[in-house]
Amino acid sequence: MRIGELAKLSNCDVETVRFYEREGLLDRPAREANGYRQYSDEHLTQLNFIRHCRSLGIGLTEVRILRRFQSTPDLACDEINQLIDKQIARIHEQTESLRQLERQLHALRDTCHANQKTGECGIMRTLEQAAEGEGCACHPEEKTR
Amino acid sequence: MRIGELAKLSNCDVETVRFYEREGLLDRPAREANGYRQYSDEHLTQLNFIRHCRSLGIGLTEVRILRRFQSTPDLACDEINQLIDKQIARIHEQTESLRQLERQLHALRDTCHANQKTGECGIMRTLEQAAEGEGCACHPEEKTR
DNA sequence: TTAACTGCCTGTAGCTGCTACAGGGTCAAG
DNA sequence: CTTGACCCTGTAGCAGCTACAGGCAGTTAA
Repeated sequence: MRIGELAKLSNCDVETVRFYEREGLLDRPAREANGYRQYSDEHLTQLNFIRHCRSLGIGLTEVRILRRFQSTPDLACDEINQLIDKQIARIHEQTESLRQLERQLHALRDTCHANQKTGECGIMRTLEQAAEGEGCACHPEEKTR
Repeated sequence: MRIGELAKLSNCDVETVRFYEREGLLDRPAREANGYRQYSDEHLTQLNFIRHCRSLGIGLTEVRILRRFQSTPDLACDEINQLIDKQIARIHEQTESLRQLERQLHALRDTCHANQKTGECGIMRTLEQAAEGEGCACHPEEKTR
């Protein structure tokens, strides 16, 4: 199949497929006489593998590592487990810091509900006070430090 | 004060300060005879404002907008509230998708605990099956579609 | 016949928010 | 006179794509 079909089947962009090839994640396909890329089912499987990993937030570097493991099925899978564990830890950290962000933004939002002039807007004032080092609603824990 | 002191006071990198200036977020400072940047307290406040917004995940484009609002205190603050609301929505979405990711990764992790060969590793097999379109532990909802 | 259209090609630049050089000047202390 | 801590400009790099520009290939419609 050609690149357009492959891309559609694995639900990604044509440019992305070429990008993965350039990055050495996807095997180079054969070429037709006119230079068009000619893909096999094996390529489709590879691409699906990459996209699936990506959908799990696994970075291209890690995907490259996993692809290398695929070709050596006799190695211990210890490293794979570690890789996934690291990924879980990373995502967990991100979730936590986003949760905190959400709380902070809500606190900031609560300082202004009425439609006022910018000069009296609670949000704007809070942000400006914070800039002056006076402490703010959104980062309350820093007050007590 | 010079750039190094300013950067230290607002707890960011010297290069970042210059970057904000290039981006038009921070007012251009006066220069000493030798070309060194000469900052005032006003600059420090501006920089703190930017950093505080950034710590709330507010993008540079939005910070630019907020900075413009600062200079027109008589405008209605409606837009500011909307801007923060949009920010909250964005962060909330991100949190949700990360939470889902975390669940998926845990499901994947649960497919292999023992130290085995890569060829038998549950994680690797799960990923490979998914690539073949057989459904996977990490994206269970897609099975039933 | 020719024009339009779709799909493919290569190569390069852009996005965000910095960060990290290279290659150079300034100034005080030892 | 050299070392070291600053400062300067300008450019390239990071991730993971995305979006052109400029051009060829192959099919179809007027």
